[in-house]
Amino acid sequence: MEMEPEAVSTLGHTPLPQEFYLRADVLQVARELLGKVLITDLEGGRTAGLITEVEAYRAPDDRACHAYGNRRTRRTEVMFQAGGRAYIYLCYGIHHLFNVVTGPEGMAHAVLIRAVEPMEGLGIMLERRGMRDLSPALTTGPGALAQALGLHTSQTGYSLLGPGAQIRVEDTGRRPAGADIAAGARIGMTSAGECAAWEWRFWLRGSPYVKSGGRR
DNA sequence: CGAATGATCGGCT
DNA sequence: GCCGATCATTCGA
Repeated sequence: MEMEPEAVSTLGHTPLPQEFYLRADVLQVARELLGKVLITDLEGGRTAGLITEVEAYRAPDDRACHAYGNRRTRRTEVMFQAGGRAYIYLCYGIHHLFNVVTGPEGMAHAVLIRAVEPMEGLGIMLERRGMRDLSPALTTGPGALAQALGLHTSQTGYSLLGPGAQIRVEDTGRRPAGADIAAGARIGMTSAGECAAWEWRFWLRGSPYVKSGGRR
């Protein structure tokens, strides 16, 4: 199959400013990331997707957060940096999970991007995923989306700021209405105690690009 | 140094 | 639904 030239788009010019990420309310930042566009200019070319599902993680009180209790290790150190960087780690030895670091320096907050709706670089995403046809599975689920966008643990710490950032998030100018945002418990909270019930997972209601059907 | 753990996915039943 | 893949990170000895 021959690749069509990418449609002319407004993408690639205006990443979200650092002020967006610096806010102390990670739940608000998480909700506002819905409907934004995650763009990567990495090996293989540009890929981009509309963010449809996220989860918030917040030290020190959130047991599910890697930096629970403000625990600093080499891995979690990036979460304590000022908002606007990538935190990417390996899960189950296989999946590279992409998070956006938020909050001011010293506050270890992050938003896990769980799913996007493909916007640019469809052919590249299919190739990276080893898939032939477009389906929600291409970019639904944190491991799947990271693979489709070429994200890798080696990019942890990358700045998302400035027009030259290889990984960045941009505004579409449109914001989903509050009624279009659903909330529920985060996925995979096996031993997070009370935190497991916190409804810190947010998604665009009705989007086919949401894991677990998007209940509620 | 060894061992357990996990914010998952895809294939199989 | 269940299960196996597969490895960086962390912690305890």
